[in-house]
Amino acid sequence: MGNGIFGNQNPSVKNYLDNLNESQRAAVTHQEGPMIIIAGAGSGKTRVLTYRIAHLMAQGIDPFNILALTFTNKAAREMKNRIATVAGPEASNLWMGTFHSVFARILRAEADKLGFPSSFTIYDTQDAQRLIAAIIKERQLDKEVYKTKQVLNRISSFKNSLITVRAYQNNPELIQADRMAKRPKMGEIYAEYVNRCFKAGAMDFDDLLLRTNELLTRFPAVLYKYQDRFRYILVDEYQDTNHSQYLIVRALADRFQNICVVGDDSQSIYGFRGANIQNILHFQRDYDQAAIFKLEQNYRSTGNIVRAANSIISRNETKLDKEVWTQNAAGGKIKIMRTYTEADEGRFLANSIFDNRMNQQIKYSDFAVLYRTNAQSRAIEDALRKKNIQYKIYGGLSFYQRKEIKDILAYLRLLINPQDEEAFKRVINYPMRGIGATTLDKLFVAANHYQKPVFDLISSLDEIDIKLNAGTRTKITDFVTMIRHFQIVASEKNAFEVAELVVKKTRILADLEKDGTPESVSRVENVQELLNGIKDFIEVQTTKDREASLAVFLEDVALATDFDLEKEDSSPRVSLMTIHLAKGLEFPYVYIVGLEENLFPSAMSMNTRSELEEERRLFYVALTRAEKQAYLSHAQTRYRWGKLIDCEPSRFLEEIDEQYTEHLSPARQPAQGNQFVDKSLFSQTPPDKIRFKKPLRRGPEKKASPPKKPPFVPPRNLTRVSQASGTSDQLLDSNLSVGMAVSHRKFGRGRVLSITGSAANRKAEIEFNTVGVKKLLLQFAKLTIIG
DNA sequence: TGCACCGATGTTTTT
DNA sequence: CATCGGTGCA
Repeated sequence: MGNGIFGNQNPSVKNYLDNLNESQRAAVTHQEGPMIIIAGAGSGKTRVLTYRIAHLMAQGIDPFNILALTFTNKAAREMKNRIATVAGPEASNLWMGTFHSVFARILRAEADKLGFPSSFTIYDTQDAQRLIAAIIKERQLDKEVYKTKQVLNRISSFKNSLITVRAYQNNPELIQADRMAKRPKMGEIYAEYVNRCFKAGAMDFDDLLLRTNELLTRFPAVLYKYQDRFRYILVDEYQDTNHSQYLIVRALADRFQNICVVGDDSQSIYGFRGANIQNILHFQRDYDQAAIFKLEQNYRSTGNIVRAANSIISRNETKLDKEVWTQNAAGGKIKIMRTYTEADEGRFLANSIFDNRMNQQIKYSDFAVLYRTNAQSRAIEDALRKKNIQYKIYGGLSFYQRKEIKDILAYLRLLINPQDEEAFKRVINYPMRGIGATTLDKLFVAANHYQKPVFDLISSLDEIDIKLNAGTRTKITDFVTMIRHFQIVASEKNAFEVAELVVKKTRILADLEKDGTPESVSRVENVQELLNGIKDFIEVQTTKDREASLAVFLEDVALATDFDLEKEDSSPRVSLMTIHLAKGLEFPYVYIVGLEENLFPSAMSMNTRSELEEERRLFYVALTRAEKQAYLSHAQTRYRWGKLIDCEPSRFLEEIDEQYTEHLSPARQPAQGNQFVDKSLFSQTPPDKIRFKKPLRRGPEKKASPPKKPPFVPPRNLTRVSQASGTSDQLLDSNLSVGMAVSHRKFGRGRVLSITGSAANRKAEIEFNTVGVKKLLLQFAKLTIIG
């Protein structure tokens, strides 16, 4: 996305067509009928898409009749901005957004037809999980067998394949499959889950698509309306659409057939979430007479990167015929680095970024570190922090998923949609007001009995036959009164004022402030930030409708992950993110870390060929983010779930044609100022002669080879034992000896009784003054020597 | 009813 | 190691 250092074609309003190469221009100017654009990595896909929309408008197509669907809010926002620069302010009339946000909006408008309130809540994954967990518990099913996450995943895949509860019940194969998996109650749970969501006036992410399909199928007039409205439909990242999305697009495009899809089968990386790569592979079968355009020239990356990436992806069987090429200079070879531990990996990367920035006179924002799993970011953060390198993490748990934020949002949700059961459960006793589990149980039993939403029930508590003592009754009615009050205010004031009132009245802030831990201080700040965020939102919001504004805000929040309050003016930062999140982005310098078997490719994705191919595509995506230089690194040992494990280099490393790669010898990374011993010197493989053992057997099973002994690490002769370096924890264990007095963060002071084991297993028995004798793994124990 | 502590459990990737 | 849910005590 964007103009990379190689994309110095400058868009101008007038002769925008001159900024395109031949195939790009052909794709932009082709007007009527179905078409598919196969866009290789870095081939100017976004440019074509934006110009195409601008071109349609230039041909006199009303932007009102154009629908453009993207996968992320960020992509939508960026594209909208770029269209505006080419086509002018008129562009604001076109519908552009993610599948989820566009159809959420349509569903709101048509909600009554499906029996939902137009103010329906959107359940996020956490809400959905809690509901599933509750259902499993109510039915007293074994939670070892019915794991909430697995159950939710299964339900999600049903929905994405348009298998409704009824379809499930009529499908003996599915029922049989669940029986075989020892989960015969799956159908029941599914039914109950859908039912409860309906009663709560809530839709989960998958429902936004599934219910849209329902809407378009059951109500031909509605379908007709939107077909007529969206005469030109464009879909970005088509390779990542699932069946549900596929059907929506098909239905909407059916009348005018002006459907333009853009994608790259080599970048299909969302199979785990139901994306169906067949959608793109079979487009021409689905729409006969579909025109096909291929964008194969890469403007983004160096020759080495492009060709290396090709050499990887060529190993996949499932792919469309295309060949990405570039005119760009070959550039540097891809650098491969092996380190001993993940901490070394982080250090390597921090040093390398630091040096590159100095030598190349570039900004930290020109660098990105990409990893397979979010958990990997920790070691990297540590290393960057120690080097004082500014970074920004994308993804992970978003701001809006923090507990304190979700709690406040739950109040807002509840007052907009009192049926929202998950919101209710969140806030009924937070901050604590003495309505505990026992009372809640009674309420839910009664609600079930009277077939009413709980909030309705407690709104008219006197009419209900229920055993509660007087004190509890008052507490409940007080709660109802408070929510009612919020609702009245919400109809008169804007979202910010309401939120402010909620925070004040519920005394959430006071509750957080009172325990004064550093943790709660940051929570208070978060709440403050939320209020600021709502204020910003109000100012941008064009809608005059007050009530709508709060609902729209909640919707944005539910569907936004990259909503993150980007600080424009802050200093340039290194970007840290998962590869999935990096799709569509580009950076001059890219570091891909953790290239190890069972991590990347993930151990969960090595069972079938197609899973492995998806991992390979993921690697392809990662590599093609780089414009100028790519680094690949892998560690020989890594902590996973708290244990140190040996890691083998990823098979992907040997899949790259070696003429494009170069191995950095760890020995060349001098240990700076004797800060740490270069442990790789003592590993089994000589550093200058790196060989990759091909795993003999593939699969997630445990390694057959006996665990390698930790390599011998000679006693380090450390003349200076300053804590100045970032490696004091490493120094510690070799310095620790029997009889020393130490101090522990939690246990206080104590004396070392004995030390056993070596390397990762090194343990100390310590007698603490307060808590007695403890055995601690030195890896984790944060001990300070005090004498 | 509330709180503190314990143990189990978990890591793919996201709208 | 972090988070969560459960349990047992005040």
